[in-house]
Amino acid sequence: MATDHLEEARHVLRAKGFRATLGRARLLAVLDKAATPLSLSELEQLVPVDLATLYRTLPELVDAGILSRSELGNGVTHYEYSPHLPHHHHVVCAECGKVEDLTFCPVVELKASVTKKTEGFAHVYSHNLEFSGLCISCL
Amino acid sequence: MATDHLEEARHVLRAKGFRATLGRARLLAVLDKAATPLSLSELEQLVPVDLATLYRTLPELVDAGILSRSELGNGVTHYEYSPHLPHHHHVVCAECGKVEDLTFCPVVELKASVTKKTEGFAHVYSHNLEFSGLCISCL
DNA sequence: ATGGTTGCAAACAATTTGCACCAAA
DNA sequence: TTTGGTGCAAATTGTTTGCAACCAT
Repeated sequence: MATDHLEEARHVLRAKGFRATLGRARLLAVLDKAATPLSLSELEQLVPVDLATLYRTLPELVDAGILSRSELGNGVTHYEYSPHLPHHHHVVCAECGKVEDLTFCPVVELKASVTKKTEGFAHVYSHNLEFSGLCISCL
Repeated sequence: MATDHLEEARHVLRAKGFRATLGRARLLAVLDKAATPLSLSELEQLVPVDLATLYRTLPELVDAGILSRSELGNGVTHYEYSPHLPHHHHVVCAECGKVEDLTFCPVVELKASVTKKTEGFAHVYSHNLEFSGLCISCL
């Protein structure tokens, strides 16, 4: 139930040195339950905290590794709850913006070879891959 | 020389039904000569046109296929001159934001199989891949 | 001549910041 | 009690729009 999610969120926060605020716990609980990455404005609807708080809090949680950030479709920043998420990517519907997780990554073993093939880079340590297309309901 | 670039840009514009304005020609010439994708604020420095004109013009040129748009690093929109650019991707330096083109694409043949592996998508017709790392000078 | 484009300024939206107050530790 | 975090409002910054003048056709 909701209380459990909140308790778990509080532990995560404290473990990273944050104060376990009700607002933050709710924020994490919402992202934890969400099936897909949520944008700032979606979070504003779902979580009863001030907008300014979101603008201040989200980057901190990303830096702490509790959340991960991705730019989807239109270049809108979305957030996901990281703790038990493996490396993955997304497909975005060009029509309605629907997002689906991909459970596999076709690029992961290529990072090293990318470094070799670039001129001016010493290390390439991460990548971001996003597909776009048409979802079934927009077809 | 500069004049040639401008003339070429004018032809491209007219071919797409635009008026061959000096400002637009300069914009295209700058992007044509640029080795990497440029952001709106970089373009503002390099091209002597009003900011509002950039905000109005860039999306039109993208829609017309003369430019292509990509969200790099931090989620900042960058523009490239498309006409003689093949499908490609970028590496971005996490420190200074330097961008380098990758001349190969490890994903291109995977689009079809991605469609098969998704639940709710009918077609997957494009993808966006970006690597990040540290460039030599930031090392 | 005539209509697409531009620059300028005002309008609007998005993001950041200052500060007094509240609540977690 | 101490201090990080919050809400609210003001300040800043980013983007869009209206309109008269301008220039490519």
